[in-house]
Amino acid sequence: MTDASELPALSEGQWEIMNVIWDQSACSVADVWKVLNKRRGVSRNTVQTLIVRLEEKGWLNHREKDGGYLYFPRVSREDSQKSSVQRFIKIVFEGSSEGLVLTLLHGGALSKSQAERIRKLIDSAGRKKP
Amino acid sequence: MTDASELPALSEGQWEIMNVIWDQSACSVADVWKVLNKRRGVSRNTVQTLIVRLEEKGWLNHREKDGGYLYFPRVSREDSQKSSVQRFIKIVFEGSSEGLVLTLLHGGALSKSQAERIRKLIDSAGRKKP
DNA sequence: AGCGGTTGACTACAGTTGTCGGTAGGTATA
DNA sequence: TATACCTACCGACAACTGTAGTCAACCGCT
Repeated sequence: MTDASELPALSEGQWEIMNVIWDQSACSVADVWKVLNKRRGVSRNTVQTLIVRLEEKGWLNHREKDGGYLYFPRVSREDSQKSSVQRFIKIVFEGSSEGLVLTLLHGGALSKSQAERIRKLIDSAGRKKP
Repeated sequence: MTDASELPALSEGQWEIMNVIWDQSACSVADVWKVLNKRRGVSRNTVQTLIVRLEEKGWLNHREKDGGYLYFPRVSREDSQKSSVQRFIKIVFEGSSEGLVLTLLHGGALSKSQAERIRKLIDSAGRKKP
């Protein structure tokens, strides 16, 4: 596993692909295409291109399987999410993680039940190290 | 003020511009350029182009002042941050705001003191509505 | 009247992204 | 054997992004 912070940031479409592959550990182009196509109707070749470009940039690797290729991640999802969050905070909140949390809680971007679950989540995390 | 969710998402460079303008309420191109240039050395024309494009897309307006232009936001910073967070959660965490919070707390993306402040922040927010 | 600095308008350009069509090779099936 | 299908590969294209150069107009000085 490489370090996500050394790779160029993922775009929206790239996250969509990567998420499918992370969900299934390893995928053929057709595997990814089946999911994406059901979701929003896209050509197989579009998926193919995106996947190849992701491999060029170091996010994916492939191995052969039954004549075809199986693509798998070179970076863990958690690591990618982590560095993505860091970057996001730097850009949108000028480095203030508190700003993000405040927006999350006060901004109304969440439903009441979501906000409640998050509070509990953080509450229990906080209690673990008193 | 327009609704940020109706506008195309801001890129990194666009956030940089908008943040400067939000900080000062209204700016000439030169005003923004002074800040950006000190930060990382960029041409005045680059800033000019970015600002004009932001106006074309509906993020900015301008009025005349002393023969020159003053640009000002058409969308509030808070609103923009809010819809940016929503979008981010959808893309990176497939809609799970809990996922974001967990990454924030466990991921080590924050220093210990930052994490502590955030816990307190949320803790007090939670206590307000018992 | 002329000169340097500022300003806005226009143009350019390379890189990325999302989108896809066409082609050539292999496999399986009729 | 011929047909149909799946795969990987190549090329293309429009839109967007970040970067910047040129130009003409205008300002205040000298």
